[in-house]
Amino acid sequence: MGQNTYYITTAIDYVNAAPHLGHAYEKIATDVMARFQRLQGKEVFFLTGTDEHGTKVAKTAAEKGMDPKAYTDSIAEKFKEAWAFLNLSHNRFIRTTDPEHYEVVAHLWRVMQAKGDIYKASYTGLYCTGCETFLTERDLTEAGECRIHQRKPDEVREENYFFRLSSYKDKLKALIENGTFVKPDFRAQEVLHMLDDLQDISVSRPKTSVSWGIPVPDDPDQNIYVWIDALSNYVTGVGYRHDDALFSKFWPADCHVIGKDILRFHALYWPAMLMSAEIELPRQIFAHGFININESKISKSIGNVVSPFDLARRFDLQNADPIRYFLMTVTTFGQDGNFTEDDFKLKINANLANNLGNLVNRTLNMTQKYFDGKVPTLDGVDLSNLYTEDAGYLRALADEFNALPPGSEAKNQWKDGYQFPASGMRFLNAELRGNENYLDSKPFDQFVDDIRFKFDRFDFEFALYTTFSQLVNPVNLFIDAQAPWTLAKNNETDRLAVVLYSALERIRQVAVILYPVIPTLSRNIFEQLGYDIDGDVQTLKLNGQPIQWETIYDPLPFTQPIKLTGPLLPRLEDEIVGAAGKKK
RNA sequence: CGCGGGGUGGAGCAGUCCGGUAGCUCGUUGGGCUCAUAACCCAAAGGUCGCAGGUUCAAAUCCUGCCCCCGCAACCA
Repeated sequence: MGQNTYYITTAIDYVNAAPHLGHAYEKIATDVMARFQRLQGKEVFFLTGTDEHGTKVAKTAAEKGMDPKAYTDSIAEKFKEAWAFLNLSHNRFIRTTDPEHYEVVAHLWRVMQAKGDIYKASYTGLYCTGCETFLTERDLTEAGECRIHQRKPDEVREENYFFRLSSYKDKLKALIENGTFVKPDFRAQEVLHMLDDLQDISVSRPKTSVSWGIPVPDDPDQNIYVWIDALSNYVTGVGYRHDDALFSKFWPADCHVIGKDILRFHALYWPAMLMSAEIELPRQIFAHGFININESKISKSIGNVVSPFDLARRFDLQNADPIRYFLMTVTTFGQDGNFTEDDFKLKINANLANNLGNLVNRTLNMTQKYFDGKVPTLDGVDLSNLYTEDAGYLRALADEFNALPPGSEAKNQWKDGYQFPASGMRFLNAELRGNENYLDSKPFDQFVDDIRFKFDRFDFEFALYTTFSQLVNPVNLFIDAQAPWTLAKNNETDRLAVVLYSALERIRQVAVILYPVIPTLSRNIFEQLGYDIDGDVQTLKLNGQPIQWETIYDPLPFTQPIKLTGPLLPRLEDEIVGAAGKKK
């Protein structure tokens, strides 16, 4: 509805382990969307953070002889470092141990309690002292023993507070059935099934069992259990009760990006809590799939945990863009994906190093060599007298140029570079496909709109696939077909200028489209194209102007001096195994 | 009959909602080019789209039944 703000969140990560590729996947996808929305001119608030309470954290801290807070400080720092390496553009990193979060959680608790949605009841369950948790029937063997510790759990009776989730069943059902709240669609179906046997949920634990947490207001014996504590981060993070201006600007969230494992909590518990507290609901929950590694779940016991830093070290990466690109193309977002080192290397080399990187490099080299390091100018190039012998792209350009009324605005714009490569797109693609009826081919701006549409729906794989197959790869064909090196030898300067300008301009357009996914490489392309670069992690400025989606149509200035700085991305190399079996 | 995801050339995937010449990347084989990161370009080989029925002029795509793999059940997003 023309809204000009966009609020997106990741799940907050539990700080019991260092960040790995699975954590990174969700954060990168969210960052890509945040950057994409900024390109659309929206003011974006991007929240990520850590979930820091609970028994496991307290236990791990104790084992290390640390205070829980000191321990979580150290782990939170690791997450921040990892996210900095991945070049995440979040606006805030929230921690559930932030003081204001305590206040927010206590407040929400009181509101829900006053509403009659929180009540105290006793709970009888099977408690395993080995696991330090209650078990369900699924956790038991046929003999009624804990699967892990092979002993019978104790029957324990505990006082707990419960949240009246069941009373929101009808409202939740209506919410899910609207078809936009939970994505992808098949996840909404799952949630509808979950609704069938909706029980009230336990929302507190005695301090004797969970000591590290936010206290239940007015009950010194109980701590608030994970759901209310963790989920509330999404409102604390945008200033609920602490920065009204910020909160009213960005809430409700446009999208909570989460893993499929916590769908239940986000699609049911969270909206019910908000209904109870009479806070507006987020617009969408997007549940992504998991990244397997070598076809197996990421798992400590299998030992296939890979961190972004491991990958960077293994392949000597200068920045995280290869990781970002790989993860965004590894599978349709929403489905599970698989990571292997071989796939990673192949994909990065093929798409980023060869198709794109080498294209940038070869084109800039020719610009350096044939045009003295400046973007060729088309000013003074008379297209109407050129290329009459051509049947394809260049001839089509000339024809279109000739068809424009002399002195018309369109003709002048063309001469300034404006619209030139855009209109040439369909001819180029038609020619490369051997389709003589080139006018039937899709115009450039339609490809661009398609790609925008896909990004907007988290269909990153399709957007990137289309970008490479329709916009990047054809330029390599074009260059081969036009053979600029031959034009240079024959002193066909005008034609050479058109060919190289077309290629450079297409590279520039692609750098805009790919910016959300590979911001560092994109920035490098702009630098090499000679733009003055400025800005921070959330803003990239080209010659003083913040980059926007419409920058696609803002042509490369004639005669701008380029800055050739070498390959965009070196190929990832195989480990070379010598005769002695040693890695070289 | 628990719920869900998936089964498409050697590998990984798209296409399935709204039926209409089976597509992409990698790999293999042969050739070309030389501006470039052993890159780029061209060509060829390679698929009964899990199986069996059905609907239709036409099915990877719709319907029915079946088979196989994987998640949801310790650690784990």
